[in-house]
Amino acid sequence: MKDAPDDDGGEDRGALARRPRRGERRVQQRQRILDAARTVFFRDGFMPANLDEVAQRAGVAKGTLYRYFENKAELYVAVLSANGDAFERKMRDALEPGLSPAEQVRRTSRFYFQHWTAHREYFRIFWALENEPVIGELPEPVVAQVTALWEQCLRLLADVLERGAQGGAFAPHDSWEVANILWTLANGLIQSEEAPAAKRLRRTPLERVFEDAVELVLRGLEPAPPASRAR
Amino acid sequence: MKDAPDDDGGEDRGALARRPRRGERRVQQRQRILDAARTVFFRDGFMPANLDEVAQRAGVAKGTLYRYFENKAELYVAVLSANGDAFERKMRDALEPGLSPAEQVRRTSRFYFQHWTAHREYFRIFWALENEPVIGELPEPVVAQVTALWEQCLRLLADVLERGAQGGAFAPHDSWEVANILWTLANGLIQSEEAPAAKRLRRTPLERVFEDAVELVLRGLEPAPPASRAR
Amino acid sequence: MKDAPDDDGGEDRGALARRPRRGERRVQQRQRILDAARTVFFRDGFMPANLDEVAQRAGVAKGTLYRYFENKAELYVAVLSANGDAFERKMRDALEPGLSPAEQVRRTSRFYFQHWTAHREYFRIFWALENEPVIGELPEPVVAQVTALWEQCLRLLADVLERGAQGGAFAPHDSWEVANILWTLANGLIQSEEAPAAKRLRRTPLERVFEDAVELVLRGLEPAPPASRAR
Amino acid sequence: MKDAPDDDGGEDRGALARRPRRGERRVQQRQRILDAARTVFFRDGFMPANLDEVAQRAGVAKGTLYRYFENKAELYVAVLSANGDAFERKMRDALEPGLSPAEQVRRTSRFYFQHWTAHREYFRIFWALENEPVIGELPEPVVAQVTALWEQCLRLLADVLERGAQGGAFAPHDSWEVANILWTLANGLIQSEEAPAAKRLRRTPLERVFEDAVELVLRGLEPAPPASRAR
DNA sequence: TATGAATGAGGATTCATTCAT
DNA sequence: TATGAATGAATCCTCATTCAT
Repeated sequence: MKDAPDDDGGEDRGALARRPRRGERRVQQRQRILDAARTVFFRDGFMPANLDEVAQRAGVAKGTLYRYFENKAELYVAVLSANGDAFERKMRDALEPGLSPAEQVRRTSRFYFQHWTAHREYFRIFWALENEPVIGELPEPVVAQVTALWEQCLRLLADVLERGAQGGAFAPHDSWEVANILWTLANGLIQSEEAPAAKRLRRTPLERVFEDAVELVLRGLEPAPPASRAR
Repeated sequence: MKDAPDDDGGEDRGALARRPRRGERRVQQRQRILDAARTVFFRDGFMPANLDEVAQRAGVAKGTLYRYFENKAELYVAVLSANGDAFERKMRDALEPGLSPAEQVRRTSRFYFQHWTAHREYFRIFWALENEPVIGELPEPVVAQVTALWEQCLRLLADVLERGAQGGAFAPHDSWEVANILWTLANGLIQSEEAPAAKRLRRTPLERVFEDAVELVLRGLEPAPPASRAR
Repeated sequence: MKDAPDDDGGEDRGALARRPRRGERRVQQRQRILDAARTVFFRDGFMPANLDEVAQRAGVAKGTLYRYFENKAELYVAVLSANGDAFERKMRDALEPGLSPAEQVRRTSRFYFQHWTAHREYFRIFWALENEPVIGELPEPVVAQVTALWEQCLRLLADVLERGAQGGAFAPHDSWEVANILWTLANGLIQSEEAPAAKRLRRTPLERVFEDAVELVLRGLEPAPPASRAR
Repeated sequence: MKDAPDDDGGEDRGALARRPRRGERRVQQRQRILDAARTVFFRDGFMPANLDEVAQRAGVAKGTLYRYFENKAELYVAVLSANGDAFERKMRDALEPGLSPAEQVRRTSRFYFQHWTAHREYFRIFWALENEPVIGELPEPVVAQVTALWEQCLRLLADVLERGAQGGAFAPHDSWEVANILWTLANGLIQSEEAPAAKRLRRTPLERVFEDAVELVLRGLEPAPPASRAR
């Protein structure tokens, strides 16, 4: 609309015009849809989710959804990937250079856990990726994007492990492989929090399990004590 | 209709070829349906699975399914149940009483891995449970069924760990929790083999990773050497 | 809005580059839309044609279409009209007054065939009309439009035939009827070129069939030789 | 409901049981659907036709349609091809061996016209074939079947022409080509009866035009009179 | 008991048209 | 005048479940 603000009356109205710009409006609407979709998708899951309800909750017509997202699957993915971008940066920040390798592993995993606590939904994208057969072919860019993110995180972790091994803090090991193991473990535990069957079987709070698991692995990585091991 | 003459009474019917008894036949048919259902459910998951195909594969009419199972969910439960029972039994057999606790853990996990290799589809059951966000809420009986199976397996593992701890083979630990960790790890690794993104990032063959992960945990469980730890 | 300053009044605005007048611009834009619409309508037919694509190809917003044409049907009519006018004119030009009637018929049909070769899509218009059973009832204005064009062409042909009959070049006949027959034949042959079933059965190149058909009809129109026919 | 009277009492009721057999019932229902579909398709055309209405008119549920026909296109084709099988046989019967070739051509075309009068709808299948882009890929068997029928008819006609040429009744000509021309002409004329634009332009009853067209072609096929032509 | 025909709610998606800016 | 976001009716098709035979 009138791309150039009316500023009718002529007086300057501070930083931002009252009336939202074209693009702004579009962004807001998109967000409204995403919010509604998140609610519905997270409550019902992908397949049972009803786009009618999404539209209704977003306060838009059904057809409007399709002006923002190609189809149901894309909307789902969009819901999942929202907010995803900041993740890797934060994870990197969690690593403080001065700390011992073991402590850095702890920090990383603690960050991971906390991030999950704050953004549970976000993590579902990992699940989504593993469910292509159910939700349909995901757009390649999405797969690529998540894979890349994943790889960066693994790399971060692997570097820490590698440095630990080089410095003698850890026993020698294949750091990429162990990073994978840690990663898998962390994701598995988190995922199990949302899986009803697994959750039902837990007797210790997840956070505690999470820490213990990391500790267990760290202990497994401790360098063999010269005497006792050499025996 | 009236296809099979009543042979109630059970007396021998002489020359006539061995016609299966009423009950027998019913059992066989039920099994045929279960087999067909397993194939389809394991391939497609709960919601996308199509009962038309199940009936066709079983060689019965669709209506017949409902003479054996109340509805789709119950059929699913029956599939899980039938297979779960066999699974738990085999897993139990994998544990040989005479072996060391560590070795028993190795055996168990090796069995798990091999069983997965041989029956990949079967394991999708576990994911089904973890995929509620994607496939929608599963009927309670289904969840209960799998939870029960899962619990039995965890119990098996926890017992081994517990005995190891009691016997001094392992450091003291919460055996149920560690069993959960191992279980999560194993499932996570297997699952990652089928997820395109995760698989892309692996550089070591899964079997190797699997063994290394178990070894890592076992090392983490080793009792603290008196000297170094006691310090 | 207000995008283009009013230059009503029409006076020359000096140095400023030759900006097209209001009306001019409007005419150009209308033409752009018509061109885009022709492409799409001729390729897809009336109902399957998508106005989104028309707008896109024309390089205007979808809403703009409605500033030039009331609705889809009227746009279709306009397309038919624009092209029909050009067609009838060219067909008229193909008739050279000096030639014999038979030769004029040949010319006409040759023109028709060549025009089809060059603008295959254009001819789909005729089929659109004959395809109401498939595409559904067309809006009356559309039918009227095409009927008018068709009538003009038939009239041209009928006049040639009539003059031929009057001049003794052809046997007496109902020239309007024969014009219809020729027209039907020509359209049928052309149409059959695009129909997979019919085309499969042809063994002679269409152009040849076309000429032979005309020749056949012309021979049928030859005046009875006084002797043999008079018997 | 209670459709079939109880035939309690058990006595033999002559040749046919009152209660329709399984297959019978299915055939009847299929027919009901076809009837309803014909009404709707012929009134609205393929694309605008609404399967909801078809189901309603047939007195069945929407889903039932899909038990008899894969999809809309197949139902349409089925409507068109119903009754088609007897056609070629009848056409063959129309040819009486004793008649002159010209007379046989007249007979054939007259039969064709009458058959069309009686079964207008049937002929639409020819149109349908030419509209694949609109109604979607037709099942190959249908295309093949119609092509085959078409070929047989052309062959019949071509044989008559060929014999006529051999016997001196017709001037030498490519009989397959002329058969195609006649066929195209006949179909074009018939089709034009259903096309509103073409129909509006007709001033002579179609039957008359049909006969005249045939006569015109026959005259065009007459052998050249030795004297007058040789000149 | 087995059948399979029938059901009908349910859901994703399209697209001509409107209208506020 | 042009835009393009929004609309929402329209429609094909799926499939778990029922039920008369």
